[in-house]
Amino acid sequence: MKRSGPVLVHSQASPDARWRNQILQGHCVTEMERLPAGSVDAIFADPPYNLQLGGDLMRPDHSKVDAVDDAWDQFESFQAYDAFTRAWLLAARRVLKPNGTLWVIGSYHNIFRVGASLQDLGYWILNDVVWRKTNPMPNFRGKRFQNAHETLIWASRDQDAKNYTFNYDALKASNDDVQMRSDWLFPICSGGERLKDEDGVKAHPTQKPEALLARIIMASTKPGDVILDPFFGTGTTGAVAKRLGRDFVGIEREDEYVRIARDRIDDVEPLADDELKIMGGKRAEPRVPFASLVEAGLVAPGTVLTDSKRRYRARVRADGTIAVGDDAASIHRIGARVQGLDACNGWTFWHVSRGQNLMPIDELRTLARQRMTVAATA
Amino acid sequence: MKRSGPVLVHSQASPDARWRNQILQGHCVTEMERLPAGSVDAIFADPPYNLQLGGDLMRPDHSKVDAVDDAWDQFESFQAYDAFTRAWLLAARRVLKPNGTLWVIGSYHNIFRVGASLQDLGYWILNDVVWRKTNPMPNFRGKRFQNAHETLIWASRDQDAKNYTFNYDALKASNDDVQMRSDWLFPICSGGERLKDEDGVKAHPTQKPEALLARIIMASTKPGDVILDPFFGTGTTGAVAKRLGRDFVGIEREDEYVRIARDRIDDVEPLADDELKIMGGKRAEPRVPFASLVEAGLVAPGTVLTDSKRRYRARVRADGTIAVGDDAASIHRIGARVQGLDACNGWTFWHVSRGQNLMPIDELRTLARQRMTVAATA
DNA sequence: CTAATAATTGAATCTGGCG
DNA sequence: TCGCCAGATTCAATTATTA
Repeated sequence: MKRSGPVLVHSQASPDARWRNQILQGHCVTEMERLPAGSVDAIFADPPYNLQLGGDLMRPDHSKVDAVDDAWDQFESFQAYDAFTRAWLLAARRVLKPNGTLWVIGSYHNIFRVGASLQDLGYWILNDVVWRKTNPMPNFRGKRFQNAHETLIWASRDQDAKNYTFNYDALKASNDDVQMRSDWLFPICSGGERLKDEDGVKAHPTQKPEALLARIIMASTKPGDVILDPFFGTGTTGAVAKRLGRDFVGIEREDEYVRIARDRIDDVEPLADDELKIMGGKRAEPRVPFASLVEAGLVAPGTVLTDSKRRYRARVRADGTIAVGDDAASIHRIGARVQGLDACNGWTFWHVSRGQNLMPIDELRTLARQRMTVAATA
Repeated sequence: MKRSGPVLVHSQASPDARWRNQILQGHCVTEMERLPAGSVDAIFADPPYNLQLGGDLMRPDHSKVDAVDDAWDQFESFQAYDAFTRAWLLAARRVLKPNGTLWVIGSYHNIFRVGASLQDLGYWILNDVVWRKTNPMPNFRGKRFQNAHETLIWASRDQDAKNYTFNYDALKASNDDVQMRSDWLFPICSGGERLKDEDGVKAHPTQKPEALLARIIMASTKPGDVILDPFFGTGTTGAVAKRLGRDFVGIEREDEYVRIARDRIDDVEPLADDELKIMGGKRAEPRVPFASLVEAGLVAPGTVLTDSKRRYRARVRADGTIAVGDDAASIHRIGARVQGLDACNGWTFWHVSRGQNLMPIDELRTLARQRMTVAATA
């Protein structure tokens, strides 16, 4: 069944129901100020950058900024643009959860101003990312380099926010097992993906490719998270968020864009939960103390541990510590001590003999984890 | 004949002789203020990045990363950094000819502030350019994207400066007859090019590759032009300028850097006029992450992959990993795991069905690469 | 001597949970 | 909020060492 409004994925009883998976029609600052503080997990913003677009770019006295024709006017425009930028970045920061992150995309016309403003407001830049376009528009006059990229800034709300979402292991696994770089290659939005009206005229001048949003959302959010887009346009963020099992909030002023985005998002079919799981790394695994391997009988007290080259030896004790001579401590401490280092991951450093070979105790931990899972599900 | 001071290429009688092809030792602003107004054709500036590093960073092998912790990179605050930036940008603008252009390089730590400041001062941005590094330092803690690029801003002195030098046709000819893009690929400066002292310690922490300077100089200056570098360091700009038949002015505070730069530039042999044609060329095929096939919709999440004999099956997930049961990892890891091997090339091992037949996912990658061939040029 | 293997290194704003 | 400590974490290229 087709509905005229956006689909509410969550229960009406939820206090979020009023704004989750909705498009709020209005000015981005006004609408963000209505949202609860600390309520969204991530923000993606594609703010206007053309200084002549008017609308948002008003002088303090509400007069419209005219076409740029001299240096002083230019300065005025930058001032106006900065005021606008600070206003929405400030409102966005209030809405963001303490460990939420913000993405902004822009070109050289505006991105330096946006970047400086967000630093001034206390955001902490995590990365700048360049979207390299496979098929950028040529420079027709041959007076400059072909403008073949746009810049994204990824920032946390505060400098000391350390627990932001970053699906490092999934990104690495999807990238031939090397970590994902800060330069991404995607085609611009065209073909069937590009929304057009009945006359074939593009519905929005700066529609972003869904692939770009998909990488952003997969990288920095978890299923069920809510993503706010204060410059929603024709709703790419909402469409991709819905498809990827995330919630969204869109803010958009123009009737026409709101209508198009609504229809577009209604047509999106979310992926099954099974396909949305994010590969976690070791950090996501439950913590297993070495002592529990001893308790479970996977390692007997008295067992001799060695490093991979059998240079160092340590004995396992019943309390889950290991000892070299009378010097007993954790697998990590002793591993560090014998090597003369500050730190050591004892799980990968120490091995047990299995016949002729050595096996890292980390594999015993994997075994213990499997048993725990079986026990929990039984 | 070897000389102790920099070589004067132009006649002593020239009024420029006092400062052309010289290294001026002193503060960048002070020294620029001594130069005649409107006297240089181009400026390349590699200012301090204002890195704000916490404690030590260790590699996984417990070795310490040699951080850029030099005094010259330390600033009290963003305000202090902005004041410094405005001061040198202003002095630089006075020295620049009306049709001269400015290049600045930076990272996300400083480039947004530099870009906003130069816009405020009346410079007009022509392009931002990204230097993609073939071999950047990894992100050791897996907390962010690998920082694989730096940003350059190319700007004219004024908005209405239309007659700046841009060797469009030469760049195009050197780039397989397609126009030069704003994303450039170069290795970092290492190996024999990297200047080191007697003990093999790098002479300067942030020496830039000559190839980068060569492209900048070939793109935006003419033979005989003079290029000013207010943060001369060990003189890469001077060395490349001399080699390419341009003049230079370097400003540098530290004795040691001045001495090294002088010796370095003395050893440079300028190219003959007819050798001043272009260098360039293509680089290796771009790495295509499996994730981008998923993001681009070439493989839908939920798709079943099999090996060529349909013995093994795995499901594609939205994060770009594939899963057998709940065991998810990269196409390579899962391929290895199901076969009980240490390693496996997932691109050739896994297939998708196309009607009755199977097609290796490597063919999908080829398809994706074809879309991306335009971007493969360095 | 060559070839294989190991060690080194580069502009880095690089941990997290528990008590 | 702070201290403690478990324990997770690297890519490409060059240079040094070993076989």
